[in-house]
Amino acid sequence: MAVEPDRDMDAHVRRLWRHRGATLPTPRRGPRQQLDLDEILRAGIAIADAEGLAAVSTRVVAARFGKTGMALYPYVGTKENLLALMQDHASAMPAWEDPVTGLTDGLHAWAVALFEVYLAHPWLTERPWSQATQGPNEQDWLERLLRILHRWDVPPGARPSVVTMLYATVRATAGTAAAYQRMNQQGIAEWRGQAEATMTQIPDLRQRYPLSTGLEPVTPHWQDNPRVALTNSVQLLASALGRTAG
Amino acid sequence: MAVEPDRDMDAHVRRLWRHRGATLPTPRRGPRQQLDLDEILRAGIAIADAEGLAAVSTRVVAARFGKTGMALYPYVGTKENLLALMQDHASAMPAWEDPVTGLTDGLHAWAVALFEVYLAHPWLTERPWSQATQGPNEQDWLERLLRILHRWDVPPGARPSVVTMLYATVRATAGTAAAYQRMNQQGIAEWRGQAEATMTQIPDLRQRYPLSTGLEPVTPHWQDNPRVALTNSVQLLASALGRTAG
DNA sequence: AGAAAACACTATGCAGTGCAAGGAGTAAAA
DNA sequence: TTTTACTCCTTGCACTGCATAGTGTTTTCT
Repeated sequence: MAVEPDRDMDAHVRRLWRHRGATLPTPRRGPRQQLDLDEILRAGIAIADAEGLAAVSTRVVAARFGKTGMALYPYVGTKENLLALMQDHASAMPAWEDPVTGLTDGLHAWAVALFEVYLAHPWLTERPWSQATQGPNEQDWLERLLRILHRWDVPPGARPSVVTMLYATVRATAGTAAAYQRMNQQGIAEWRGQAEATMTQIPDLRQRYPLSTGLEPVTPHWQDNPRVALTNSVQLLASALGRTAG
Repeated sequence: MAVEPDRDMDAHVRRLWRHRGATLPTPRRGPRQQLDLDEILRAGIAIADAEGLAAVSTRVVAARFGKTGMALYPYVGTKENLLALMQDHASAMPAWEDPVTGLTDGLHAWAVALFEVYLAHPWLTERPWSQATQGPNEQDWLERLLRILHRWDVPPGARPSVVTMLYATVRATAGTAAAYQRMNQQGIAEWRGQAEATMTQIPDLRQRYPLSTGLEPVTPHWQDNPRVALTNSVQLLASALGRTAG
């Protein structure tokens, strides 16, 4: 009945915040550690970037250091923790100047910056996101967004909605952008879309779904579609806030 | 160099649209099939609902029919196809009356209906979503949404953005709602949040992140948070459209 | 100084995965 | 009647996360 303070969770949180004042759960006895958490995460991220999240296994990551899979456990705890640490590590927020021209530009700069991070690490879209389980880097993004909303006097009641919608939209558009670049690098020629296959299997698809099959892409260059969709969405959202805030 | 018509893809599409005019790739020779695709999908969905998507394996699903894992392959092709079929099967659109009171109510009814489906099958949030790989049930949702936008004269240029944001927001809020009900049924008492652990590890978190740690929940009953967040988001979005459309 | 505890890393092994390959039996087509 | 295509089974492979036990190393306690 002792109040056990969930040491695994504490260790995980301390690893997440290791560069922000938390002390790493470093061993006090036993042999020196031969690996480094940051290098482990860099290796894992490199693998995920190149071959997808599914290619990240304890054994593969450890092999980059000539070690066995079990050697990672003192550093990361569990596989799930490893992925969470990779997620936050890859989410480091770049520096940019906050536009002074208005709310729309401010939100747009934020959204595009986050979009770029997701494009650089497409597997981030496969990871869950919530405000309750964040590391410092992810927290930076949220704080920055709220600062923009505060700066432009978005009423507090509207902020949670904006946060939810913006994050969700960035993640969604980045996800389809990542899918695009995936099929780009595997050769468009041999790629036959499921959409096309559906058109031939269901010849009257256009009649049955006139509106959804008639949707026109937002830009002629379909590669840019997700980015443009994000820009338009931000504008729409900002216009709603302009109305509320005005 | 023959133009091979990608038979696996065709078979998959025909299975997806099997109840909408497509002919199932049914065998013409050999022993009678002892299983039924719809029953397989129902079994898989039941497992995913009860134990999560990770618990769905070919062997476990097949065991429900006293068969081995390999027995599923004539019916679904691959594991990934099985999951895609489950996804569409679980996305069947319920019937509801389209509100005649305005765009906001129309969008809200749509969003809540989709939200409920996601709550009934929380693993849907773990599945990728894109307009390019949809089955009939998912297509129904999109068409319905576009009909609402058409009905209330939302300008065509704004529609793709609304579609993206609404889907993304529903999926995001449903995802956190699913997380809530997960920790509800595993007992709140023993559940110690990572957020709490962070607060104790980083005592000055509130000073460092005044805005994000000061975010107030949108409703006193935190259980209802996602639903209310969704409602607010829809309202915000509709207000933007009201301005554009007006 | 010496004993004991706590640690890093390895080796082994378990239970599980998707699925390729091959075989036995069955039904329809040639 | 023979051939072909099919269903379902068995076997087996390569892979996963990780529990367990063992070896050697470093620090702490006596």
